Amino acid sequence: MQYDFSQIEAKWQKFWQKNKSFRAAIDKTRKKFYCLEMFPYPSGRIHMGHVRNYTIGDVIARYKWMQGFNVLHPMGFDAFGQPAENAAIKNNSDPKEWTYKCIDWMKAQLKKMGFSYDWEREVVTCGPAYYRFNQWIFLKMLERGLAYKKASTVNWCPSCETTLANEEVIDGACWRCKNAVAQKDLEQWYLKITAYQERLLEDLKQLAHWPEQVIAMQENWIGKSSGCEIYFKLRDSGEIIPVFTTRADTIFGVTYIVLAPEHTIISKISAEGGKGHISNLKEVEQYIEAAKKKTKLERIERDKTGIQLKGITAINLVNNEEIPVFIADYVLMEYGTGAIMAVPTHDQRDFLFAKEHNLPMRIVIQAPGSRLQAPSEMKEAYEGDGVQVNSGEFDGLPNQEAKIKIAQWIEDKGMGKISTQWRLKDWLISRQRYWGTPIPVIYCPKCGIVGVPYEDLPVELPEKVKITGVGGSPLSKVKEFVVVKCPKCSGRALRETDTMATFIDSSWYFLRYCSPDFDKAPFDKDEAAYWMKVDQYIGGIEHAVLHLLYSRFFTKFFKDLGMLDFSAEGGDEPFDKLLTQGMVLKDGEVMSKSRGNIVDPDEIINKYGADTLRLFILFAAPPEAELEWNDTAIDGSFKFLMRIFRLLEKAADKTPSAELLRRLHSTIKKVTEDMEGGFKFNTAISAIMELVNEIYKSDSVNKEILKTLTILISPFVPHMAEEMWQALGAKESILKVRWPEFKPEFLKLDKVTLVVQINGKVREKIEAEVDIDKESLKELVLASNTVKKWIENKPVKNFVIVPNKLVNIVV
RNA sequence: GGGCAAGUGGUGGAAUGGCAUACACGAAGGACUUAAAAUCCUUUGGCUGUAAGGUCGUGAGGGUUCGACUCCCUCCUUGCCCACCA
Repeated sequence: MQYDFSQIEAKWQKFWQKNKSFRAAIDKTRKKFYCLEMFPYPSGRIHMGHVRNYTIGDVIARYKWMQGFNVLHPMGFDAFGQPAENAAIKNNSDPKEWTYKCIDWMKAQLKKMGFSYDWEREVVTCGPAYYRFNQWIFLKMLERGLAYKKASTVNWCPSCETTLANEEVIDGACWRCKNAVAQKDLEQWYLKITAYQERLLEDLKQLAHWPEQVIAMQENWIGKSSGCEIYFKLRDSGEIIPVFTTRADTIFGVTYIVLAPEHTIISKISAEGGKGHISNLKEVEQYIEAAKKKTKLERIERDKTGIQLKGITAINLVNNEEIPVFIADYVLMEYGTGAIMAVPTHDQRDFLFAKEHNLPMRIVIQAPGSRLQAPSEMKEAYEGDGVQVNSGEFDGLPNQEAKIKIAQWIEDKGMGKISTQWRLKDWLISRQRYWGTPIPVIYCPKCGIVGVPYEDLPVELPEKVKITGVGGSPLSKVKEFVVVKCPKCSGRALRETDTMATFIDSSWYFLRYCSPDFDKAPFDKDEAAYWMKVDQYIGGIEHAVLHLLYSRFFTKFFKDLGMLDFSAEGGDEPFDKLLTQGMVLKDGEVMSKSRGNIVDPDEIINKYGADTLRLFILFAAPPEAELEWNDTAIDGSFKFLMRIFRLLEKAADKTPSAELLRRLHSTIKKVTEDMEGGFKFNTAISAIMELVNEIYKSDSVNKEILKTLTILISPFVPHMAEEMWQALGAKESILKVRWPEFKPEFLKLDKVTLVVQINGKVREKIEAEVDIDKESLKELVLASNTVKKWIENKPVKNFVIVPNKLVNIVV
C-alpha cells in the first residue's frame, strides 16, 4: 500500500471542511474546552514559528476533542498594522487589498496543515464589523475617564513617523524598525491601564498554570516599589521638593539632592519674580537643552554628568542641614517624583556622582562586623544591610527595621509620606498612521472633545487614501473624513485623525471568537459565559508583556462593565493555562529573512506532507524548548510514518501476545500521561515509536492493536490516522472516536528484573516475583555468584530494598 | 546591577532521588539488488582489555544520602527579561 500523502491529505482536508467537523456550538451537557493560539499578522506566508505554534494547539484541541470535550478552536488574523502601509508605499498598492490577499494565502497554507479550526468563527480585525467595537470599547473607557488625552513627552519613532507605547520601545529602539526612538512633546490619547495596576499585579497569583518566567516579566514590568516620599525645602523660596526613595533608612546620610532636567521647579525658581536666584542660570539652561536632545539610549550612558544650581540651597528637614541642589540627566522625570536624595555612601550611582563633583559623604549604615570607615576610604558605596549610625535617635537599629520606623516617623512629623511607585505607565494608543482603527472622537470649537455617538459607529476608515509614509497622519489629508458636524451642537467640527495602536485589536479578539457575528456589543454575554476562560493559550514568549498584559487589562475592564463573570472559575483572568512555545532555530540561530536561514513550510509540505512536518516539529523538542531544525531528521519522521502505514498490509485477526498487549497498554498510559502532564509530545511520540518497533518484532499484526495505535497517533498526524482508520474498516471519522483508556490488568507482571547494587554500583540483575517479601529477596540476592564475589567476606552493613526495582547492598 | 531559565554522546533529546544516554538523526559494517533507492539486521560515550570484565563519565568544585543528571552551597558559561527605577 502506497503512502500517497498528498492525495490522503487533500482528501481528508476536504472531508473535514465538507462535514464541518470542527464547528463549535454551545452544548451545556458537555464540558467545554477553549483552545487558542495567538492569531497571526497576515504577512502573506506562514513561517515555521507559526507551524510550530499551531501544530501544538492543534494536537491539544484534537486530543481534548477525543476526550469528549466540547472544543472551541478558532483562528483569525491580526490584520491592522504598519507592514500593510509599508507595502503600500513600496508597491503603490492598497493596504486593504494587500492585507486580504495575504489572508487568503495564509489561510490556504493553514488549511494545508490540517489544523482543526472552526473557520466559521474567523475574526479579521481590519473589518468594520470588528473595529467598530474597538471604538465602542474606547467610548466606554472615555465615559469612565479611562481614555484621556494629555500633552506629554512621548516616544517617537522618526522612521515610522509615529508615537510608540512604552511597551513598544525595546532597548531604546522601535520594536518594529529597530531605529532609535526619540522624545517628542505631543498631545496624545492614553488608556489608563495604571487604574488596574494593583489588580494586574495581584491577580498574577491566580495564574498558577502560567510559566514563571512570564509572571516574573509582568511583575517586572508593572514594577511596584514600596518606599517613601520625603520633602526637601528650598531655603529661599520655601518651595517643597518631594523625592522618592526606597531607602528611608539612609535619610541622615543625604548630602545633596538631584533633579531631573525636566523638573518644573527649575523654571519656577528661575522665573522673573520668583524667589531664589540661580547664579549660573545660563550654564544650567544649556545643560537642560543638551539633556533634552539626548535619545533614551544616550541618557543611559554610565557617565554621571550633572550641574549644580548655584545659589540654591535645600534643607533636609530631618536634621535641618543645608545641602546643594543638582540637575543630572541620570535622574528620570518619568519615575518617582523626578527628584532624588543622594546618599553617596550607600548608593553606587550617588557615590560616583559625588566623587566626580567632590561632594561630602556620610556613613549611616555600618556593615556587620566592620569598623566605621571614613567615607574617603570607601572604594564603592555600601548597599548592603547593617546597623544605623549617625542617624540621631535611630542609631543602633538594624537598618531594615529602621527603614520602616524612619518612614513612619517622617510621615508622623509631616516631613513626607509613605508611598508606592509603579513602573507601569498609561498606555499611549494614538498612532499617526492610516491602517488602523479611527479613534472615534470629534473636536468641536464649542463643545470640546465629543465622543462619536454609539449609533454612528463604526467610524469607517476611508478607502483609497494616498499613503506616503511622510508628513503626518494620512487621514488628516482626507477632507471628507476630517470635517464633520458636531454630534452635540451640529456646528462645524473636526475629527481625530490618529488611529489606534493595533495592540488594542488583539486585546479582546479571544472574546470575539465566542460570538463573531454579534452586532450589539463586542461579544455576546451568554456565549462568553459558556466559552471563557480560554483553557489553553499557546503562543510566543515575545508577547509576555505587551499582548498578555493588555488582554488582562481589557478583560478586567469588561468584568467591571458587567459583561464577563468568571467568579465560578475564580478571578477575572482571561487565560487559564499558558504555554509559550520555543523558537525554531536553524544552525543555532533564529530563522529570519535577514539571516537567510529560513526553511519554507510549503516546501516541506510538498516534499513530505503536512503530517510529516507536524510529526517532526512535535518530536524534535519539548514544546517550550527551542527547536533546532534538521533537514535529515525530517526524513526520519517521514520514514516512520511510512513504517506505520505499511502495517496495514499485515493487519490480521490473530490473537496478540500478552507481551504485545502489555506494551500497548503501557503505551496508552504513557501517551495519556504525557498529554496530561504538560504536553510532552516528544516523549509521547517516542513511546509510540517503541510500540511500533514492538509490533514489527511480533509475528503478525492484530487489527485491534493497529486500531488503537491509529487512535493514539491521530492528534499528531490526523490525515494519516483518518486514512488508516478507514482502511481498517471504520465507517465514521476517527474524530468521533474516544481516546483509549489503559487497562491496568494488562500491565501486571509475574516477574520483574531487579537491579542489584553493591555500594551504589550496579553489579547484577536478578529476576524475582513481583512483590516478593524482603527475606526471600535477600536470600535470592545473596545466592547470586556475582554478589558473593563482590561481598566476599566483608560484613553487610545495610540492605536497602526499593520494591520491584532495586536492591543496594552496603558493605 | 537585579530577576528567570538552561548546561547530558558526533547531533536533537530521555531519565526530576534508584540501571545515565530511552526514542530518533548521523556514522560504520552486513543482507537483498546487475546497480542504486527503499527495506531489514548488527555496532555506535571515553579509557582499558582478545574476551568476560574493569574503570571513568551528565559545565567545575564541595555537601547531603545506602544511592545524586536530579536536592543543597559556591563558582563558570550561555540564553532571555528588566534596569542610572532612586
